[in-house]
Amino acid sequence: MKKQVSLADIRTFVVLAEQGSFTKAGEKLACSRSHISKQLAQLESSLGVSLLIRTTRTQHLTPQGEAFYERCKQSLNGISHAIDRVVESADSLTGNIRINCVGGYIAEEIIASLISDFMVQHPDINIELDFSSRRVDLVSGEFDFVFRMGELTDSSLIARKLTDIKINTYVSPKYLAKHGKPNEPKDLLRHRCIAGSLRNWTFIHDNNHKKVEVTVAGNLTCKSGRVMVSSAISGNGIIRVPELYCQTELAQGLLVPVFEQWQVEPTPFYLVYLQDRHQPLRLKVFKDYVVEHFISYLI
Amino acid sequence: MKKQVSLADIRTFVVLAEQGSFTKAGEKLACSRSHISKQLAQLESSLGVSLLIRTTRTQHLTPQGEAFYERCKQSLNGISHAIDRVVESADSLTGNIRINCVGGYIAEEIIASLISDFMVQHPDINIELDFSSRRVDLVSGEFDFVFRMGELTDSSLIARKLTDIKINTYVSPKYLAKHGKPNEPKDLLRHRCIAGSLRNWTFIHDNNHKKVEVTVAGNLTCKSGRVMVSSAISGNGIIRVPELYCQTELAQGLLVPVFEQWQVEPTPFYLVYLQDRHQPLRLKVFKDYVVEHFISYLI
DNA sequence: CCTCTTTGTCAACTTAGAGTCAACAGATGT
DNA sequence: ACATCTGTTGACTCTAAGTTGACAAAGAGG
Repeated sequence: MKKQVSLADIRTFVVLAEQGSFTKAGEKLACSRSHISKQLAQLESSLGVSLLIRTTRTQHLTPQGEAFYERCKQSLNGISHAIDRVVESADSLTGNIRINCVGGYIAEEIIASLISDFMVQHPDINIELDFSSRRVDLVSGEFDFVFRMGELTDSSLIARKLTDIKINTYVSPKYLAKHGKPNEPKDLLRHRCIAGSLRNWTFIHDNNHKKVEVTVAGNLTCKSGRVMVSSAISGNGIIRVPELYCQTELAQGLLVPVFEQWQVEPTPFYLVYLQDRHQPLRLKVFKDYVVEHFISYLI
Repeated sequence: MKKQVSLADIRTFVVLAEQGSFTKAGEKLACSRSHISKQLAQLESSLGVSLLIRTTRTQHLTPQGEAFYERCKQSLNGISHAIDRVVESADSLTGNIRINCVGGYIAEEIIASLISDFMVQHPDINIELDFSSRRVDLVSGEFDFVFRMGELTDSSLIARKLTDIKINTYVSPKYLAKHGKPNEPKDLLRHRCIAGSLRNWTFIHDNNHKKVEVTVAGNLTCKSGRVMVSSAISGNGIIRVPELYCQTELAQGLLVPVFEQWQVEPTPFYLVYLQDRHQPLRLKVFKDYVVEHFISYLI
């Protein structure tokens, strides 16, 4: 009996006070006169206060009703504005998009120019681009999108594959002239290999699809694709990097593939984002843009 | 799908955002987790916006959710305050009471002192006392109470009888000496009578309760009881007024009753107020005070 | 690594109460 | 006096608020 006031009743009261008639209020709220009447009766009962003195032809607010109306109207307007703002923010192409990209070559080259072009098309969207490679938590809300290589298992995330990154084993002609050419993966054990984060290199034979894993040795370990490539060109050893990392060097003949029959399993490249039933439009637009145009940036 | 946002859902969202857990919010709102979940899902769906990113163990507001929360919280607080104020105003002995009194003697003497004493007991209640005798509309909200003589029929009003006003026919000994004494009502036709608003005087015989109506004549018509009394004392004619109007004059022998066997039907004196299911406490207190103490002011 | 607990979600169900309809009574205009 | 408008009431319907219980995911804490 005390404080269980229905907000719907209050809304009805406010409309009623403005319309000055149960019938009109009913039209406004798309419901019957009787229901208006009941809601008001219920509201007054739960407040223990008469808000509206009414006869069949005339009605006016009590002093308390007037005060109550003013306050409630303000508050309901506030809520209405809040709703408008929120809907607007969801439908408009403004606001921030925060993106993280597992660093390196591809990111800086491709993603950066992809995003630049996106920003030209959507000048009101602000992009925060982060290349730090630390573990990033999408769920924490720090980022809206993350570009990632390799698998990612998390039920609340969506990983949209953008492409398979073709990885291969390369070496400089200079190195070959000096150390000879390996014919199969296990030969690598007798060669100097420049490794990124992984030293377990897996190869698949073209014909029988047999997998071979080799733990390579070498005196250089480096996570930068740039450094690896230039080091390989200098003849320091054999690298296994995405083809993208050294397309120009391959064209110039500074590097050549080591094997013909053995391939490296391609690594998928993902755009990862939160599974969100009500994705703001700007995020959806960005996602669609990336999915559609990503390929065309791969030279 | 557009704007049909349930206010209850918003309230739930606000509580949920504050509690940081569906379970706690459920306790706070005295309902089940599932329901909280449904309400939030429904709210997000009708807004088309995700407000809260949630896993089973962690949750946090989206940027839009945060903005929405802030605004809504404010507004809901506003409504909550409005409710508090209104309930408080109904339960507290403060505020105004606006009273109209059909003017004249009784009002000025009795009602005024009655109200004075009431105000002493309730110093925080402010009283607006109005003696204008114009037709007053309680329903218009201009007054909370009206003191009235005589019947009043209006279904939306309550007329609480305070007393029967004893009315009688008086004359000065001086007049009697000059014109003789009437023995029954119809004798009045041959006398000079001082009338208020009514010239149709009705009398009832003590024994057989027979009613007799006489349309009296006279060269003075006056609505002021004071004037009528003093005029009668001067020997100008016969008056028919409430006994209250001339108690002291009767005691001093300046006026005497005309008839012994014929009475004037007493007029009820009412406190009239709006039929209000949720009467503010100050009005109820006033009503009770008047009903209880009125008699004691009748000398 | 495993279990135990707790979390939010979902589907199926129950039921309170939102809302309607029709009959009514008071007020107003004609 | 009549017709027509008003808000109210009580009986009715049926939506949607809210529950229950099973479930999967995610920590917590060994």
